[in-house]
Amino acid sequence: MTESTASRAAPARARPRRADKAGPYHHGSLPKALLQAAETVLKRGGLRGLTLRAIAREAGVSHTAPQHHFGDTAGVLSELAAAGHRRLANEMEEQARSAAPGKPRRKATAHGYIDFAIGHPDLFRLMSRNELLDSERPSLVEARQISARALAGVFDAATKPQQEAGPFAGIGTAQAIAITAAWAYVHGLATVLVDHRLDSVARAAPDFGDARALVEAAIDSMKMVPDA
Amino acid sequence: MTESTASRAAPARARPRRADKAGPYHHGSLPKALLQAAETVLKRGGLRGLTLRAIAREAGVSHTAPQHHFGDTAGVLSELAAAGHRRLANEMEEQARSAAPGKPRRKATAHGYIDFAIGHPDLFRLMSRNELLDSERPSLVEARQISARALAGVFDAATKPQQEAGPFAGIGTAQAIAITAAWAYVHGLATVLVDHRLDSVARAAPDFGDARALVEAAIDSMKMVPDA
DNA sequence: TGTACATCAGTGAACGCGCGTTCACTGATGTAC
DNA sequence: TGTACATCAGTGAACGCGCGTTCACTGATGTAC
Repeated sequence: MTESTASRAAPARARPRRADKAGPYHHGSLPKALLQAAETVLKRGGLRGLTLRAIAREAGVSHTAPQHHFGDTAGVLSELAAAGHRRLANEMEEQARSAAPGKPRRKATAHGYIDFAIGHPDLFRLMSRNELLDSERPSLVEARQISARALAGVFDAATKPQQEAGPFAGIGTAQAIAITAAWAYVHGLATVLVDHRLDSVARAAPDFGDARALVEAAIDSMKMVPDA
Repeated sequence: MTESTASRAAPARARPRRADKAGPYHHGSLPKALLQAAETVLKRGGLRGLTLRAIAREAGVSHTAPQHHFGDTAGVLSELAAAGHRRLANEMEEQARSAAPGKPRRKATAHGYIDFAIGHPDLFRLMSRNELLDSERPSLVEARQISARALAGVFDAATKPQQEAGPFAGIGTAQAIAITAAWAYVHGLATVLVDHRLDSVARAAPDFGDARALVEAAIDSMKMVPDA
């Protein structure tokens, strides 16, 4: 019943506000840290556990801190999704750039898309969950254009990486169909793979160890006009 | 402070338990009614609002009633998803059957898939949300096989509608790739369409009113070997 | 035809939980003079 | 170089909400005799 309990110990510490985290009051780069924390939470527990409070907890910060920087939950998730799109674009461009000579850039790009989805399945899913995102948020709009261009650009020369008036301004009918087909095909492969819808096919087919091998074979067997 | 308040009125009613619903105590076909209610809730509020309590509320029943029949939330949603798969299969087969003579059955089947997704976008999404479903539930396993066969069967003759030892037993390498490609393509088209990822392409292309027209053109321009 | 009893179907009150939001606050930083 | 003050960054208590689960219950139905 006395007041001098153990919880009052260690009085000489400089900033005893957070017992375990001796960080400064002003974090300095909390937004970045929060996005990292969000991704950690996402990887650990999937989309179900990705809440404002869980993110703040992971970052070691009060759960109102994220609001300060991102407005609301959709704000945090939208920034995370935007980062995902930028990384997806990087992955595609990286693989296209470093592909073995003679390998079509289009197939390398498709492999980049698949590899991203496999490497970050829940982030990949988040990027499609419109009801969790603020689709108007400028950074997300922009990041989506970046990944769309990275994919479509390699399938259609008219889609320039640095196009000004929207990502697809001025395309023709045949180009629109080609982009649609390529986008749907690659995104569809990634989606059915990540969602385990191909497992039964892979199990039944003799020459494929897993669904990923099946998807990669499907990409490599794509019939397409040569790269521009 | 007296006991004879207004809440004690209407004493002569036969079954005054539920004031507004004069249904019998034993519903008779509550499971079916609950699935209908679930779909109504899904259509009205999307996946976010699809909870046990909301479903029971819609059915005019206490929120423990669904548990009695389905075990838990995942049980209800899994049955709903299973019904979705059966209806998807029906839609594909119906369109393939009633297609104009000369129209490839494969394209008609693909159109059926797309039409289902457009007609029931949230149900279509639910069917892919593994974290909400009990993927072991026999009725869901079976319904998924039915829709998989309806799609794959038309793209590969080796996948028989009534195959016994699993939906894809005995297929070869080329067949596995063909099924994977077809599945990913059709599912990808439906997904990017329903998720509004094609809107910017459709807007930029001169000859397409909306993304749906773009998707249909992408199906009709599929290059494929003739139907078996 | 009637009665007793077991089983099935659904109720409703209570619970604890984690969530996002609000709000008054305090500590840290930067700038004006 | 020092002081005052505004602004920015983060805290933590409190709130109400809807959720799924549990549990003892009651009404309806079916079956045995």
